[in-house]
Amino acid sequence: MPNAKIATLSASPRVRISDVADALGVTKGTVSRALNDYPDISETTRRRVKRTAEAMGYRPLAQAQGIRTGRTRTLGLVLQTDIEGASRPFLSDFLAGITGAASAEFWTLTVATSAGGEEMLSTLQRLVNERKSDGFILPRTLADDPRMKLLRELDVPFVLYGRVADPDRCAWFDILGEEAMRDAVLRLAGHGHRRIGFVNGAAAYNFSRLREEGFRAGMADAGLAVDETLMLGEAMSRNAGREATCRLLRAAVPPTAIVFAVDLAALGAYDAAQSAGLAVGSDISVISYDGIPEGGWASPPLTTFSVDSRIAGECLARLLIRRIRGEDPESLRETALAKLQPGGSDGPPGMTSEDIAGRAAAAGMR
Amino acid sequence: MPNAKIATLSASPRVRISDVADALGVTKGTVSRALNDYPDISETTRRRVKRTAEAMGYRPLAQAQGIRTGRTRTLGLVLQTDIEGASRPFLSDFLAGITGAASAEFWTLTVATSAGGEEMLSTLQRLVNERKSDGFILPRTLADDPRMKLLRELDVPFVLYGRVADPDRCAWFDILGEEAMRDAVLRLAGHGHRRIGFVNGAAAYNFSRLREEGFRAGMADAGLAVDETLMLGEAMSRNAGREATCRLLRAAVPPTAIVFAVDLAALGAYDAAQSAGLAVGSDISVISYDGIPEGGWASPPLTTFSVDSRIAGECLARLLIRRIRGEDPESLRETALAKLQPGGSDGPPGMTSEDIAGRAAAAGMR
DNA sequence: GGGCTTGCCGAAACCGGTTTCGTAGTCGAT
DNA sequence: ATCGACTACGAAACCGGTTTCGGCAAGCCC
Repeated sequence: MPNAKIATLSASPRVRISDVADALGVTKGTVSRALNDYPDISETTRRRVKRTAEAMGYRPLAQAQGIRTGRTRTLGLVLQTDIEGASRPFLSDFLAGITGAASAEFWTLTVATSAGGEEMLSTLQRLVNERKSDGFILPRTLADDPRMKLLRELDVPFVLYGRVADPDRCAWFDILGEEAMRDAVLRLAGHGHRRIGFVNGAAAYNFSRLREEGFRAGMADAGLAVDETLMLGEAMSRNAGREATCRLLRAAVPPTAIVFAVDLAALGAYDAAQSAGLAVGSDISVISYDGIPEGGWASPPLTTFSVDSRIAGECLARLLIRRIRGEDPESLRETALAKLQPGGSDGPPGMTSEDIAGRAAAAGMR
Repeated sequence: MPNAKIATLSASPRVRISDVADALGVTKGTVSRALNDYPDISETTRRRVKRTAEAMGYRPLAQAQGIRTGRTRTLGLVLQTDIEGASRPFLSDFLAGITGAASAEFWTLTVATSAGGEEMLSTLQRLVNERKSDGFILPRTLADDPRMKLLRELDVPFVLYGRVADPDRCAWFDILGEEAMRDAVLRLAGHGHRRIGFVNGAAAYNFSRLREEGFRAGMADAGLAVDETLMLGEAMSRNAGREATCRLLRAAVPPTAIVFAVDLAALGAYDAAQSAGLAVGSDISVISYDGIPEGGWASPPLTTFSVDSRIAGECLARLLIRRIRGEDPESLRETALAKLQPGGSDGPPGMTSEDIAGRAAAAGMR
């Protein structure tokens, strides 16, 4: 290609498909079919076209393609804003992961926000109707997720962050929280704890079911019996975690260690322990899950299983792109493990259940 | 309009401009010109067209418009991911503000991320070249911002979150951090403090200059002299804040109160105070700026001037849309005040500078 | 009443791509 | 040599909008 223009970073003249066609002496239809691997283009022509397109720095205008194809190489993400919770600290990493993987394949991300419920669904509906994205990443999967139902009906591709009860036609990425919960129990049992409580997240989230399963599996593996009175849930915030901890401390025979499904709730345990005059890590042990930065700043630092949100974002973006390109959703399922991040909040039991009950009573908790 | 279709939320058949034209018995050119307020359409026709378009639920396809006009009603936001810092906790609110205001006018937001420096600029360049957004919101304005320079050259609209040294052709929204810093000093002076230190953020950010000005103005208003040895900076993290506080405590005559430009740094003061055996709020006073949630969880809760990031996002989105529509940038400048959020970290001086110096020395800080 | 504006809209080109359709050219088989 | 099948590409329609151009009819002036 003798007179191929050099691709510059300068402002103005985009290279159009007709420029490439003119440079090669073919029609733009041929260039288009060659670049999109149509079978009725000869191998030599295809190579010639791809080489000069590359050399000229040609990038098809996504919106122009979209008007005919309906797709604009755009991923969609609708964030829910009416929940207090763990998504916040990870959001920046999560977005970095998504956009990093997306832009590597020349895709982009459009973000919208909404409160939950109906507004969430109408937001999705609007984005679909206006062709603002070719598919969606659905974070915080619910056990029975209405977003999923809607997108299935509309026949719009999506990928879940989290597994789901009804896996039909679903692609997903998820961290195996149940494995982390199991390991947490085994770690505590290894320290010598025999009476271990569990504080779960909200039952509406599918991960809560899985984490409870993992906790129970760990107890079974350690040969410990589960006391159902030490199984609490719905703790998604620091306050809820504090209250749940207080309830456990008020039990007839309190636990010497507590496993939390959510870091934010585990931080509430620090408050409750302080009120009861108990030292986290020595008097009572705590292990949790998420890996929020605040956990590292607590004293002692929270022992937790941390999630790499950036990698989660990357995986989700890649899976969704493949899904949109037509791959079978059932083949698009990946999982990863949370990574133990040891802090000082767990250790061998320093007090017996009776001692702990006494402290709690003395602090007026009973 | 007798047979105007009802707008449904159902999946499929989008209403196109030709549908509207057919329903009215006019050409699509006429519909387009009417909706876009061309002067050569009669008032009656314009109204008729707008009414039926509305009734039929017609929404022009942004990407189809874009291929001719170059604009797709899309705002751009490039987040910088290589900085540790205060943008994180606010990100969710910030995005909610932007997308809320944007979607009210049927605009959307595309988000990208990049590390700083050259990558940031090439990311912007790529988004512009591929027409992925009509203009940009630039958060965390630097005193001399290369993003601004680039977009000016490319003649792409943008709006700054934060004011800037060279305001030529710039639109912005900003919180008046200098006013907050002034008020912080006056509040401390009102408590009776006379020796007040200042720990600023990184000098690269324009807000740091302004906040220092505000601090100095407050000192002047309170009739207090500024001791240059008590003026520190570059504290953007908890660790940096701790170190800066230690330096202040090691001073020959330490301050009895410290004003921080950044909450994250102020939290480091809690660590330093603890090491020195000083109680924040009684032995030494701290006031800061940002309003991050961690400040409220600290004990005592941090007294801070909090920023409403959601409203900031809304304002920025609205300003940018008006900017893209062609309004004069110099008329698109808005500011707001941070709101005092009293905690327990400030109060009347409980110790003299000499006492504080003694404690610090006893703790081996010197 | 004829020429000249002016207001208003239809017709058609256009934006940058994709996709359908038709047909020259090549080839092997008859 | 004729025919049919197949390959590979040009020509043109198409997607859903915007914008230019031109002309008809009404209104104005002389």
